[in-house]
Amino acid sequence: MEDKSQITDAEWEVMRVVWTLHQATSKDIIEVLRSKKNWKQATAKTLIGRLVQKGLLETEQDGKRYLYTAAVDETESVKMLEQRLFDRICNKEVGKTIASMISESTLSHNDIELLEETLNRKKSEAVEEVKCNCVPGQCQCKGHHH
Amino acid sequence: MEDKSQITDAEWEVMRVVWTLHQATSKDIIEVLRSKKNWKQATAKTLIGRLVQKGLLETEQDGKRYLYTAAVDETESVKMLEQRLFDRICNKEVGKTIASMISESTLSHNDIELLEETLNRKKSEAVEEVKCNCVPGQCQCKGHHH
DNA sequence: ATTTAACGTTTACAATTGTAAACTAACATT
DNA sequence: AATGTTAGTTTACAATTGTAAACGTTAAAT
Repeated sequence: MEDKSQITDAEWEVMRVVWTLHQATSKDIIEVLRSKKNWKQATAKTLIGRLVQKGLLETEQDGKRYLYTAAVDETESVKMLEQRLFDRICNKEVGKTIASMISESTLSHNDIELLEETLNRKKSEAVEEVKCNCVPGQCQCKGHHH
Repeated sequence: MEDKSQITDAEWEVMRVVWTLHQATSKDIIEVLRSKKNWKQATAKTLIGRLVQKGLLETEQDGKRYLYTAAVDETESVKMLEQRLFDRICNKEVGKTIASMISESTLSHNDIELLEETLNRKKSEAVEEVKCNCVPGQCQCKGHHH
């Protein structure tokens, strides 16, 4: 329970490479990010270093160099991102917000099917009314009389 | 087209007050955030100042003080947040990600209904397969043969 | 053995963010 | 008029982030 560390935008780029390759050398990472972001190798190195410090990357010696693996799960990390988004809005708005995401995304038939199933499963635990979780003055729910 | 400015966590707290009250005095803001975040008034003042600078808050003179109003729409701002989330994952994962959000949220019957409608409307424009938008090395889609 | 290439570590440095005190100008009070 | 209260503006300052060069060490090549 040490780990509330945020993954920054730049760091995320590195994590994605490691998540994808499962095990990556700095060279792998440097190469991908040179092509995607035009980073100098030094930049990738710095980020790798920081991620190791933060405990988000693990190292395994492999001869003279390291093999990097992710210490955190990608899915978990995405969930934390989602959480950070929902932390910014009222609980009551979550449904509409998800609806808006659906509207704006490109989805496949399979995706839609998955969402329908998910929604159906969700029905059993749907509540009558979602409770607002905001302090007065930060959402419309609590009346603030003009 | 000047405005790519991020709203930081702390700034967001201020924006929420203004979005909620539509028009707020610094006093309003200070009060809400003192109660919610235990901020010293100075802290709220700094954030207000920065938001005005960034053009995210507008001021209207009211006697000796200002009335602050939001220069950006809350819904728009939330959409930008959503975008920042989706920018971190492969397009092909968007569906699953939304499904996961649904699973983990508290939703009302109305929300579910809304989502079902949204989903139905979406069916017409569903694609056979969502195209991956990642560089090789940052998602599983493009084969990278171990 | 000497030189070079590769890789991790240190140092750098400006911009942004979180937090807040100090200062100043304008009003309201006594 | 003198003083206290407000509200906005300046200054402060450490931590984090984005970007990268420089350095040191080890392994590979000549």
